[in-house]
Amino acid sequence: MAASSFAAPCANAAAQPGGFLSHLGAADLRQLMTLGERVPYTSQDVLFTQGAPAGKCFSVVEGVVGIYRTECDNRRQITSFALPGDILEIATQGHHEVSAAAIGPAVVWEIPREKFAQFASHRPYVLNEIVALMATEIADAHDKMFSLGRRAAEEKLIVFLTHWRDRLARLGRDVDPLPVPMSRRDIADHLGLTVETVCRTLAKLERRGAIEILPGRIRLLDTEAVAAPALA
Amino acid sequence: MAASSFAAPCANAAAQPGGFLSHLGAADLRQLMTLGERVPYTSQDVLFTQGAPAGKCFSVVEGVVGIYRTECDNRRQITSFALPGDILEIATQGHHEVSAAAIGPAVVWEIPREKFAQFASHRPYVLNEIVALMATEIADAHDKMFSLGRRAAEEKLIVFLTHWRDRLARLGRDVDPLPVPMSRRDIADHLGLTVETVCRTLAKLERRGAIEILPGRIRLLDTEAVAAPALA
DNA sequence: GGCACACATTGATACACATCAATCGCCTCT
DNA sequence: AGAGGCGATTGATGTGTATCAATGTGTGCC
Repeated sequence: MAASSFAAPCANAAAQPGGFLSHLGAADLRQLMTLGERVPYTSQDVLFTQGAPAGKCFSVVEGVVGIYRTECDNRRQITSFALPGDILEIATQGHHEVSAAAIGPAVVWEIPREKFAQFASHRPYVLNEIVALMATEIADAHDKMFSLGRRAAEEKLIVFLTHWRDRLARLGRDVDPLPVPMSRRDIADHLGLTVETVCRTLAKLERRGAIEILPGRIRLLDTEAVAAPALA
Repeated sequence: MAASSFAAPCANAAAQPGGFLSHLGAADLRQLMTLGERVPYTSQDVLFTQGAPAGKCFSVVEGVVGIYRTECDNRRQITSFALPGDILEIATQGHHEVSAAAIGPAVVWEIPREKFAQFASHRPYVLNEIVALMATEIADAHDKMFSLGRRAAEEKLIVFLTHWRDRLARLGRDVDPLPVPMSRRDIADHLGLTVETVCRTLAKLERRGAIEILPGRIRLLDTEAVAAPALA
């Protein structure tokens, strides 16, 4: 599976539990680590399901985790792909509103909600960090809503690929042949398209010299030029 | 304009600045009110623009405020319609990621960011309230992404109308002929459709007896039955 | 009142994307 | 090596929604 090489261990700061909380001191981090446990998942494993009681929060350590919402008739919308350093369900009260599943092998740090709440309760800066995280999550959601509602298939894909590249680059990954560990179905369910349209559109972009399709990877060649007219 | 009756003053708790912070004491509320000012807007007025520095946060007191993201080529995605009690840009750092404009006449409580931050800094329960607010905002965003990516026009409209009704009902409004103060263009830009499709789909629903279209209002007749097969 | 003007509606047509249906490639298992 | 299976790809066709265009409908302004 393409994800195996993608999910290879890498020594970046985000690959720690709470790596997101860049302002935490060493003592805080040590204590945080005692609160939860490191859980490995294999491809397609479900971390939690929408509707289930939200007892823990999750921090991706390694691999990719897809966050999605389903309807009982098989329709699925992947709202985001979580990468190392991303936190899931940190403020969810009651029940999960979404599900999460591993895209390829993944490692996740899981902390019982009440323990984390207790940890955070006498550390105001943690709450601030959480608020900042949620703010970027909301901003991302706005981007995605724009994409879903107002972009055509080709533009959706170009924007998706360049954003994905930028996120991986920020984690220090090699993005020249851009790793694309998620399936075409996952991409389709993320962009509000069908598998076939994703394939066809990628093929069209390749014919045009904008990208090069490799197994489990895509090389972005000319996206700036191609994207420029399509984007604003 | 239809919004005039819609935006008529009503004496519910949410129509206070910080009405959202239901756990605030009277003393806190009094102080909060000294920090900001009450600003009236007329239809189409812009509260803030994406890209501009985010100096204040906003609390809708009266009327409806549309939150949207634009591309320079006139494409627009309205990400939400804010109602009294809703807070805007409460955690935005740096620059606004979205714009906001009044849908019909509106009144907004505006608080300079640093003053609010100071107010909240020694009141941990305020931060908790903010986190909870943002969590529901994120959950809403997930719903909208599903709608945008995976629902057809008719289902989008039914879900939109019923959600809108539920929100107004929660504010104690009369929803039997459901007030719809936003234009067809606004609805289209919210659902990722065109004005024409919105009109046609509403007309189809009316012909089928699911709704009744009135000026500035829509009566929901049979949506449960109509929606039931379309929804889950 | 009557003229603008914007918004809403309806129609004719085009097109992007979905759907249905093979085929192909790759990996796993026996 | 062969069989099975799943994901990816490509083709043929259908359809939902966009686009283009015209007409209705109300609303504010002079």
